[in-house]
Amino acid sequence: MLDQPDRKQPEKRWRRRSDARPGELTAAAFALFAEQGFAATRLEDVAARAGVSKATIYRYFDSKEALFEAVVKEATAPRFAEAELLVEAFQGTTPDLLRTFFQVARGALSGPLPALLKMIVSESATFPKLASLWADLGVSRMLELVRRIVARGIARGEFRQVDLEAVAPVIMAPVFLLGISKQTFSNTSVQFNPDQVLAQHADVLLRGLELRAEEAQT
Amino acid sequence: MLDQPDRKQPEKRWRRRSDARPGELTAAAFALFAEQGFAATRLEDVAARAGVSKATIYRYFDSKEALFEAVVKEATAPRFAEAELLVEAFQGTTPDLLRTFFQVARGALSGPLPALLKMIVSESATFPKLASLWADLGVSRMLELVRRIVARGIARGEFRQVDLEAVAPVIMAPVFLLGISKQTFSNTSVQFNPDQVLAQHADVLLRGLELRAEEAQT
Amino acid sequence: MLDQPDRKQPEKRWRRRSDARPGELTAAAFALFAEQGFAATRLEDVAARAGVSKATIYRYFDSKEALFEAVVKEATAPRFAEAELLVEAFQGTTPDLLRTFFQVARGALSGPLPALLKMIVSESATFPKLASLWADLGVSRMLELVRRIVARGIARGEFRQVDLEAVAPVIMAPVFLLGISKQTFSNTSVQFNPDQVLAQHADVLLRGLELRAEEAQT
Amino acid sequence: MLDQPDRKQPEKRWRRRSDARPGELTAAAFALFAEQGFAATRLEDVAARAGVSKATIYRYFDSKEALFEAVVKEATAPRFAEAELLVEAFQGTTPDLLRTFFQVARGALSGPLPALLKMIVSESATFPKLASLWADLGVSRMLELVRRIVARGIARGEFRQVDLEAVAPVIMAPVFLLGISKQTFSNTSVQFNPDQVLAQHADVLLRGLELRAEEAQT
DNA sequence: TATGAATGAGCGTTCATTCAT
DNA sequence: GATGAATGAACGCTCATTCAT
Repeated sequence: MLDQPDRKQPEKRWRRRSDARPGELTAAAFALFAEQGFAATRLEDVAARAGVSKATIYRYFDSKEALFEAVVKEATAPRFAEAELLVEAFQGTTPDLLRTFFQVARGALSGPLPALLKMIVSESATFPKLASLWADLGVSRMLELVRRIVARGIARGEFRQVDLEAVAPVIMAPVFLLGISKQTFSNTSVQFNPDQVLAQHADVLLRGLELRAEEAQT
Repeated sequence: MLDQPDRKQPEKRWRRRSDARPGELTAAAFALFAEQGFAATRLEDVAARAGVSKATIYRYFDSKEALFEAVVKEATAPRFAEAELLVEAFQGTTPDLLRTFFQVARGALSGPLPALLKMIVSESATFPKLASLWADLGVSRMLELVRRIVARGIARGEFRQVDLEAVAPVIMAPVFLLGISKQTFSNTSVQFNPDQVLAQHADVLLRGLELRAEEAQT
Repeated sequence: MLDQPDRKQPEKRWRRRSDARPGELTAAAFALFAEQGFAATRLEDVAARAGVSKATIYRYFDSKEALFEAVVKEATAPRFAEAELLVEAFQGTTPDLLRTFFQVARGALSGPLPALLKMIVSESATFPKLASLWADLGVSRMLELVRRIVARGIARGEFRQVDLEAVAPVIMAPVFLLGISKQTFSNTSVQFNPDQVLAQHADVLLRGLELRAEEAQT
Repeated sequence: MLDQPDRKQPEKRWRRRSDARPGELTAAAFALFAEQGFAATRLEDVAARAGVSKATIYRYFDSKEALFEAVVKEATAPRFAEAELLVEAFQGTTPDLLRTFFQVARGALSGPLPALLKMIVSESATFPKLASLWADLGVSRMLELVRRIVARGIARGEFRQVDLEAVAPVIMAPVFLLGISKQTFSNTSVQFNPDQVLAQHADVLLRGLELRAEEAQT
């Protein structure tokens, strides 16, 4: 019991590596896909970056496309669950919830999601399947979440009646814009300050949704 | 003057064709780049669509990249002037101006601009120069226009004070979202109704910007 | 008119080559396929042997398989027409016709047909299409020809009644055996003398088919 | 004898498996080689069919080629002795012997021999050694057997004088043709009925070899 | 002994680009 | 000016073979 914890178990390096390999590969692939795009990324470079040979990729993924799908799924899945939990568990007013939601979104903008988003957009022509997948798993899910927030506000008499279907994309749009812009227009004259933009968005939006005292009806 | 009459006709036909060629080529290329992306588009198909041989492309463009640049530049140039004219000439209230602006934007969403936008986004990694160009010629110009509209509203006491720099992308974001989505998520479950979304956006936005009577000062 | 005939027209070298290319390619491919088999033959070697680059093959053939099919068709087609003409035009007795037929077959055994035959047999598993094609274009056609010869002999009272369907492969079998053996067992202890084998075959066969005087019926 | 009882059982089970492995492997390999050809057969599939891992093959065979050789040798060895026994022990007339011989051959056509034959033919270019081996072990042996049968008929005054060397392949040819055709032209329009073909062959052949009464001399 | 993991070498195919005409 | 022909350089993918366990 004494010396065990210190043992590095070098003999397990192999098996452990095997378990980790898919993750290492998707990580390497993610980085390169995000940087150069799907078509411009050579499998050989992905392999090199992961420290394996080209053929090894094919032990874990059937094709370049399959690797791409894995990258997307892996990066997408865990992000949305958090957001959904947040909304369901939130206790305060809906305006506060919306502000918190934007803070979460702002945090996500610093992570890998913008790169992912841009990859989906960029490769949608080449991989309609992927666009479909993401439409279902990403976009729809997020829009539904936003709709639920607005509905909550209406139900609590904080927001006025609005078209839920139409207002959801309006609410998400600046986040989308910031994400795409970050990937597309870095190193150009177009530079958005995410904090300011989202703050301004929240400000205008909440005022636009607000149910004013004189409009309230029992 | 002596030998001219004999060859005038055929030469004219030739030169006219020759002048039109680059345009035919960029038009064909635009369609295919927009549809399939840059990497997935084969020069052979561009040539076929333009009714010329592959080698002919090289008479007019040094490389596939040069062709792409020409496509973007050509398609970008003439679109924004109209919008600027509209704003400067508009006579009514600023809310009405903004609504008109969105109508114009909505019209543009049916044209080639979304395809162009998506091309820029998709290929920005491969062609940083173009992203830069478009940031200057497209995005900045449009944002500046929006800023001018809002400033007009503030100046006329129709809008409250807001951060012009931050509010401009908020105003444009839904248009951007609709444009990109149109290109990316057609044939998926995510389908936005541009009219409804923009109407809702205008509604919330104008209410959010409105200077309420009780807030007015001076 | 005077100096024209002497002109070598070197400027046509290109276009002429272009016309000849497919033939040069199938010739090179034939040689290598026959020598090493289909799978073992590298397109690069075919190209090298034809003096062109690998990519040039794809101007004329869609794939390695298509090249193979072309090789087979090209080598097959003209051989059978001759044999059919011979049979239809022959004037002498049917035994003489059969002997002549074997002489023609013997000649074919010195040509490219045995290599072709072996290719078909060897690659039939990989290219069922090809086996089908050859069954229809080669084997069936040849068997039908043989049947016609025997029917002629029966009609003229030279041969006795036999099962045409069954006797045709019996008649062709030694030719087939010699062809395959030539390709398969050269450099081994099994060496057939085609002349002697076919002579013996004709001898036994004609005696076996002969309608003897005492059996003849009006 | 002393320590044996204690480990007999487990070791036997092991050794038996171990002893059986090569046979299981060659059996699996035979099936796949026969079905798809040598080059098209993946060692991975052979391993899967034998229920072992790919690497295990290399415990027993140095290479894919070595496996192929083992397959051929193993399948070749035990087949021919029976036929030889039959001929030596036969008591009846030589025509009856020949008919019996064809019956045996017809039976062999339903077994694995045609597949083996085709493998040899197909891969003779890649494995000249094997073609040589088979020429000695298979073809020569069989031809010699046929020669002995014919010689027996001549000696007994049942057959006329013929060139033994040349008549042997003639006699075997339809068997060869049927074997190869079965492997090559299944699923095509060319379908031979082995029973009818061999019956017809025997009929024509025996009549062709028969020593007629009026020709008999001393 | 047996195997999962890893890879080097290679092949068919594609395509932007060049060139002779 | 225009083009059919040709190609070099890649790239995705495969598979027999090896190795650490």
